[in-house]
Amino acid sequence: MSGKIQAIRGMHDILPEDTPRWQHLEALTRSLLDTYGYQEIRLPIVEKTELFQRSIGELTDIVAKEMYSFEDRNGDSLTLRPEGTAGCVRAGLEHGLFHNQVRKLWYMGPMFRHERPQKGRQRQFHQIGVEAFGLPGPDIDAEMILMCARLWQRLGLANLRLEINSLGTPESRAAYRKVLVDYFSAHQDQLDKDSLTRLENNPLRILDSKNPDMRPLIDDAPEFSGYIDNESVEHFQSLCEYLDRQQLNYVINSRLVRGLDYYGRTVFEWITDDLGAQGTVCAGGRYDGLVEHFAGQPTPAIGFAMGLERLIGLMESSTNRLPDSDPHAYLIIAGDEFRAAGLALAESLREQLPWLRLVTHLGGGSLKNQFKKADKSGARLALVLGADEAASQEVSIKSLRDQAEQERIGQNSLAVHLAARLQAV
RNA sequence: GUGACUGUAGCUCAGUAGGUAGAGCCCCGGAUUGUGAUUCCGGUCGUCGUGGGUUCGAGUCCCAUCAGUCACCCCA
Repeated sequence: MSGKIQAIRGMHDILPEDTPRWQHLEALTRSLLDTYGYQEIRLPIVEKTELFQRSIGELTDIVAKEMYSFEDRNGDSLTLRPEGTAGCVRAGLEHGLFHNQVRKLWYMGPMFRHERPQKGRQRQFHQIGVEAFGLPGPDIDAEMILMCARLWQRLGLANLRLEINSLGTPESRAAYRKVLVDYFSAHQDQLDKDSLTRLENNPLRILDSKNPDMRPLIDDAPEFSGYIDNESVEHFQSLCEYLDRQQLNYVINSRLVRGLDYYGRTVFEWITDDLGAQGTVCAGGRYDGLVEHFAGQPTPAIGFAMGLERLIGLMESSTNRLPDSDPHAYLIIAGDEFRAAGLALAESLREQLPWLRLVTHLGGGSLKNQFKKADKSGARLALVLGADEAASQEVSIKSLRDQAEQERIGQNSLAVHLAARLQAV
């Protein structure tokens, strides 16, 4: 019996105080995706380890050291999903969803990465992922980005910066990678420790180094613009034109690489400076080769994921109000002998007013105590049923939020009265 | 994985040069035996994160461990 049981490190409970904000975020996103023609897909949280190894990339941090992997009873290696795209592609292939057709899908749920927790970074976190399959052109790239912008607007989030870049085709990127490796290898003595390991794993990431001492070396490095293929350039230019036409602000960040191996061509990130070091709130890009990589037909694809904890963090400082979730009314029962009548009255009201948020006081107690609970619940009105009311088939109604006079209403006209009174406010 | 700081009632925190814990909020009761939110009075609440060690004695010092926070790294 020593020690209390605690949640796993980096895995947090989302408490009743916070769930209204989550529900609001989820509901707004759902309805927006619906209006853009996306369909929900629900996916397992556990997949074969191999799925992630083969899609995300063996050398990425996610696969190399952050996966929650374990052995199934039959010896298979399974993994708690660290991201959603791989599972979505797997499911789509398994059920033939991509066969000669366009698919626009979304999913929502927890992801798991064994990282050191810090602000905006947990071991279990939540994403909404959005994927579009079968569309090769830059129009879908633009629409996805514009859809994000619309979501931020509806959520009341400002101060989000859009950064975009093109990674080109795998071939052009490989050519550039080789040039970069040659360049940095020739100056190995000037590389810091992190950059030396990146030279092995992901040389493009060296360009992203935050170490000011590396600045001169990086500034002199060869630019990708000399190696990117023409088609990718055209694709990117069209995307920029579409965004310009909608007057959406963005910055082209030629250093923007994405962490996962499957990205190519368009990549984008929505970034905030209000959340500390983990400022990326939403990010994605094209992954035209991934479906084919899993033995499917060549299928162009693009997708992005939003980090819900990070968005919630921004919503907390937003002035946008959440939908009201306090009870409309609180039923006070004065006298234990009226409990049955109270329950009956409440059920009758629910029958007549399905939208009514009504809390019935359970467990008895003094009238004073029940009024305290009514006030604390946030309810607008207190309904009182006691000996006097029962005798005349009435209910007393007292406003808890203003000075309106308390009144007595016949029980059979109560629903009509409440409907008028609550909807007038 | 590396580093810094932190861990005392449900919550926010105090705790002086080491001498076996305190405040506010919350909750409950009363001042009005059918009326809340204000006011006044009273009350409950802790193995001081956990495990060792030093000491006559540790919330206070040391070590370990767990967790939180922030940064590096990485990423949503």
